Amino acid sequence: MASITEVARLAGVSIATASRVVSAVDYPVSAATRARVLDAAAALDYVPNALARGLLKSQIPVVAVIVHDITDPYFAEVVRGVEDAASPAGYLVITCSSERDAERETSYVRLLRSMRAASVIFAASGLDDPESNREIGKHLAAMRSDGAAVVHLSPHALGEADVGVDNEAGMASMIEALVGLGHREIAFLAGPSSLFVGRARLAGYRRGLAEAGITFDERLVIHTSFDREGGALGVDTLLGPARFTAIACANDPLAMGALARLADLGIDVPGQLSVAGFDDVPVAAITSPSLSTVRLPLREMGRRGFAEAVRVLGGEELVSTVLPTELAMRDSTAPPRVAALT
Amino acid sequence: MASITEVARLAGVSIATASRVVSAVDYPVSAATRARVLDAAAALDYVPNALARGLLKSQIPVVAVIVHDITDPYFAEVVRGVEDAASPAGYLVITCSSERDAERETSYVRLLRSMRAASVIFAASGLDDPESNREIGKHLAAMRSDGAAVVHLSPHALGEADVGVDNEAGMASMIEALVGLGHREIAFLAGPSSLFVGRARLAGYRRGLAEAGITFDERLVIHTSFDREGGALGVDTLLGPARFTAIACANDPLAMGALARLADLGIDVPGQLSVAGFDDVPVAAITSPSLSTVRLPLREMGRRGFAEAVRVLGGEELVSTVLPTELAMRDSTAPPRVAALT
DNA sequence: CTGAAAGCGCTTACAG
DNA sequence: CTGAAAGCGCTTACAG
Repeated sequence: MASITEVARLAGVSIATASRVVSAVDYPVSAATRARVLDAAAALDYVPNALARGLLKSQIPVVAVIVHDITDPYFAEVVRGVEDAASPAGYLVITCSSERDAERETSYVRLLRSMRAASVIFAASGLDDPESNREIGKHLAAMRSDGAAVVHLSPHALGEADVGVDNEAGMASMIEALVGLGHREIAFLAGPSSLFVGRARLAGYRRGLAEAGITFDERLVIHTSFDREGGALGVDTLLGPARFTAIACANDPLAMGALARLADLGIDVPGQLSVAGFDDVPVAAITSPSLSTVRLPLREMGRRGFAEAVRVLGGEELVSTVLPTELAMRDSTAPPRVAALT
Repeated sequence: MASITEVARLAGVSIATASRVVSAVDYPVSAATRARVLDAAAALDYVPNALARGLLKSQIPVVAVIVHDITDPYFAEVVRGVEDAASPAGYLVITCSSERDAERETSYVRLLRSMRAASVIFAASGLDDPESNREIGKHLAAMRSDGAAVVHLSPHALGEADVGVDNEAGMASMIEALVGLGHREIAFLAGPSSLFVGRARLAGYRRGLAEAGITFDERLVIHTSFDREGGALGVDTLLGPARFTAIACANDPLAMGALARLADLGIDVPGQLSVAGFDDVPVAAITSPSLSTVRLPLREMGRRGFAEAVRVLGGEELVSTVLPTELAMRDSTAPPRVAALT
């Protein structure tokens, strides 16, 4: 591949001049010289070496997004939002599926530091692992002091999300909606207790109950993994001892797993039981019955996350924002029509 | 951030020696010296600068995956497969959602070239745009001659997939299965005619019909976009004039869109009409009814794609492989129970 | 407006 | 086993 040296030689100018025209920096170059350089660059199919430039700047126009799993539609949406904003700015996006494994996450962050990524955006909730958090924190501090931008889209060990939603209020509003439908006995599939988002949503459930004057019953709260398997398992666990007319879930996969298990069991939703999710992942609209859930502006979070990164890269302060959630009531919820399930 | 110069100074050795121990290259260094360098590196929290190394090698351990849209589960699965293989090897993965737009794709490839990505894997089918294909081809040729690995997971302008599936045979087998169920009038939602995969699947449909001795009727073939909207539109287009008992679709989103539209119309699936998809995207198992489809080993394609890239990077020849497809017959297909729809 | 030169942080022949 | 030096491809003060 042709380097700037060859372009300069062909154009008959110094590499300084060649650099000034091809890098589109704001520096006076005569029109004639500029044209000659541009011609030479085109003739040689010159493409600048981003690595050389990055070495100088100690930064490469790449933004990484740390997700739990890119095949989880929640994260795919966020990544897409980041990409939509990053791409026009000339940034490439790296996706890192951490599988919520502290070691994987640490190794990704280290790699990103080594690559001098301009920004790392945490889409996934922070983990509660002090040792890896310390290690990751060390790398992030080094990157930050080197000019990189770190943005959190979820609550994490060190604080709240930089661009996020009010998980607690969102969940409280769903509980309020269920209560409005007539439900008083509402179970909660909480997901893992080790995740910050999970806790915020559980807090929202409790707040929703409290505001409706309903006593919290911990037997109605089930902790499982944050996926469809967890939802199915949650239903199985609840179904013996507990008594309830609705199940609120801490995220959509949980709700979809519950829906599937309930269908297997021949329990009609929403006839016998209402089910609600959280996130409004795209598939939530096409489950059967379609899922009542809380809509999160996932792409917008990605876009805003990148916008914040750009702001930080430009030397400005990061400004925290809380994006609104919205109730999306569909067909999986209805007034309780029969006595509460035993 | 500490550089190797500082590590060398603290350890009291030359940077050459320091480099030899931290870069884990196979070069004799005395145990005592090695230990001193390692201690110094740890004390300084040294992380090598991948940009400097990349500049020298003219290559950075990054693999890019060109997809249509990362929020499309098909591509998310493939990307995850690439990541699963790339991550242990120390490679980061960049995702590029081209939206099947020739210009976006071109600009991504150019950016990737400028970044000296070690490999670019095309997960999405090639576009039929001669001009952008020429431009992209130019960049890829330059990258290849620089040692980068280019791998295709789908048929494209210049040839077949390097790691792919037999789309034609896969679709033919689905048609055969529908015929086996008793269907003779089978419509086909073909997706866009500009995509190479789309064409291969259409060819499979024709082959399946031919092998069953059924005359091809072009009025039964509808071209739309490759998404749920296209599926709904396809149903609307078919429903007036055509007569058929089953709809085979060129991919799952098309089938899911058809399912949704049919449900709106009150047409029972599979009672009145059978619907089949293609890809076996994860959600296909949880639609209602669950979708009969052709399973593609999506993650495996990603993993194998990266493995091929590594082979090429090692100077070996790329060896093409065709992975098997598998029929996944679920609840959206059944024998035709009523007369063909008018 | 133009250019010579230093330097970003590494690796790798080459010499000892 | 160890080190001095060149060089990867750029950008940017600095001088003219």
